This record gives sequence, C-alpha cells and structure tokens, in this order.
Amino acid sequence: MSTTPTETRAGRHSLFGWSLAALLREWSARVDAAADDLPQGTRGYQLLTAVVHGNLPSQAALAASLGIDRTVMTYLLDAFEDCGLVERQRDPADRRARRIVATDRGQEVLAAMDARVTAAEEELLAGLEPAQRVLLRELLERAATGTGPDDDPCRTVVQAIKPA
Amino acid sequence: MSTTPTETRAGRHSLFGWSLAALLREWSARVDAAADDLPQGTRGYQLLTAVVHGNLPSQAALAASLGIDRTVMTYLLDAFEDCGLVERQRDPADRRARRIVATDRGQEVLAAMDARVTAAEEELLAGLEPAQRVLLRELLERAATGTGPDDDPCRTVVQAIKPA
DNA sequence: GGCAGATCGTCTGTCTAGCAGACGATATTA
DNA sequence: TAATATCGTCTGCTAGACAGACGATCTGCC
Repeated sequence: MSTTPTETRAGRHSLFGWSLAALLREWSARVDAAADDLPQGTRGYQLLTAVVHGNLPSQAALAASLGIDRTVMTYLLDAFEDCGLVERQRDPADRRARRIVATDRGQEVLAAMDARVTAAEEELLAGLEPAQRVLLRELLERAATGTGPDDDPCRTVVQAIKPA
Repeated sequence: MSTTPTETRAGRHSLFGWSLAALLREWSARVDAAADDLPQGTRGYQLLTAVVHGNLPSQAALAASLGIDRTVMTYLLDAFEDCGLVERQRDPADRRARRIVATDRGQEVLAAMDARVTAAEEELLAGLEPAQRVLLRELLERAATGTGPDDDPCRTVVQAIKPA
C-alpha cells in the first residue's frame, strides 16, 4: 500500500539505483569468492562466458561487447591464455584479427563456475519467494535488453551473451 | 518460448548477473551524464544522498555505509566542501569525529539530481510497463534489503540510505 | 587522577588499473 | 600500386585505491 502504482515516489530518493548497486556488489562479491580458478574474478567470469557463448568474431568485438578497452583486453587474454583457459587463433578470413576460443579446460571451468554462480544467486535471492525470483529475473532481463531506441551499449552486451 | 517460467534455466549462463551489470552500467552512465554539478559523478550522488538522508553520525560511518575507504572519504569530502555542497562540523560529543552536513546549496543540488535521476530511470525502464516498473523496484528493494542472515554489507547501505 | 589502548580523520608513499598514442601487420578502396 | 582504415600489441602516463604512520581524542582500568 505504500507503493501503489499511482504514487509518484515522492521522497524515495532513487532506491532503484541503490538496490541495483547493492545487489550487484553482493553478486560480484559472491562470484569473486567462487572464482578461484579464474583470473580477474567477476570480470573473468564475464569474459569467459562471452568467449564461450558470445560467438564474437574478434578480440575487438569481445572487448566492445564487455565495455573493455582493447589494450586491456590484450593483457586480460594473456592471463587467460597463460592459465590454459582460452586460445587465440588467427582468423583465416582476416589475418589481422584473432578469434578467441575456449579450451576444453576453459569450458569445464566455466561450467563449474556457472553452477557455483547459480547457487550463489539462489542464496543472494533468499529473501524472495521462488516465483518472485523468476519474476525478478524476467523483469531484469527485459529491462536490460529493451532499454529504449537510442544509445544502448547494454543491449549489445546482453544480446552478444545470449545464445541466439 | 525460450524463457518460460517453468524452464529450469538450463544453459542460461547466469543472465541475472548480466542484466544486473548492464542495467547498473546504464543507470550509472545516465546519472554520470546528469551530474554536472557534482564531483565524482554517480558516487558523488550516492555520497550526497547518504549525507542528506542517511543520518550517519560520523565520517567513518559514512565511509562504511558506502563501502569506501576512510582515506578516500577524506579527499572525496574535500572536493565536496570545496564545491560548497557539504560542511564538516566537529561533533561536540566526540571531538575526534566530524559530522557531515549538507549546505543549502547541497540540498538544492541533490533535489535537482533526484529529479534528473528519476527521469533517467523512467527512460531507462522504457521497455517495461508502468506496473512492471513498480514491481521491479519492489522486488529489487526487497532482494537488496533481505539478502540473508549472514554477512551482508549491502543491507546496511540500503538501510542507512532509507529515511527510516 | 593517570595511564594504556582504541578510534577518528588526515597525510604520505606505493602499487595497480586504465587510457592515449604509436607501431607493425593486414585489409580495403581508389 | 598507393592511400587509408582496422586489428592487436606495446609504451608511457595518470588517477585512484590501499597500507601504514601520525596527532588528537575517547574509553576503560588501575
């Protein structure tokens, strides 16, 4: 009753952004804690996911989709290659570009991470009923993918990550 | 059909975290763009909000509630004081501590920011129906505040920011 | 009261991540 | 072939974050 749809949120002080930031911080902390095998913690997990499921054609595309500078991507991938999680392959169609593929070990590590992250998320959302969690995920996804017609770097990210 | 509620999220690769990160990135970018008057962009907005509505007793409490190192808080507040948004006052009860209060100008700036942030949020959530936005906000807030019985730095943040 | 330890805010030094710019290699276009 | 753009890498610089030390002050104990 305190938040009827018609209420204009007077004095709410943008709790939306706060909740978002707090949740992401917690999520990131938990993913970090679960990412012993990965360099760069949460970002490494995001990178590996993008490599495996993103189907990005080049290192530059990978960097753009994650919002990372290309020079940063270089040494980030160096670390991943050193760990044997990822390989750089020359693109035969464009010999300047490198196609990033996950090794078998990289795929295993990602699968393990996915499981741990899923568990961590369930724990993170312990305050919500199961149906509410599903709803929250759906709303978040829709909000993240359909953020309007104008400039929208996020949609590319999410779409790049999505299987299709 | 790809995301029916009953689907057990096989192969979903933790879109939750992605949506969260993407949304927060967009939110933060928009707040940054709207924060011409504030130092430190989004973080400055968070800080000023905590100062005005947080009722935190000391600089250290402020830093803790925002997850910022106390040495960082020092020069962060320096910038805010230089801009005339905030004042450091000695706490008469504990002369070591400084009580941070917003100036009139700080309150005005925050009010203007609140309005702009609200507008930016509406734009950010343009892909959702009004009722869905309300629902998303509620779910987010509940998830952020009730994240479980164990370690939980976020709850303190959100609770510190909340008026009550 | 006097003393030891803890806490507050500040300052200093150090370390790291990120970015601009340049570079060779390669592709594209004229 | 020549001119221009793009890809990935490397170099150097800068800003931000953290550990540690410091004076001032509070608290608890003798």
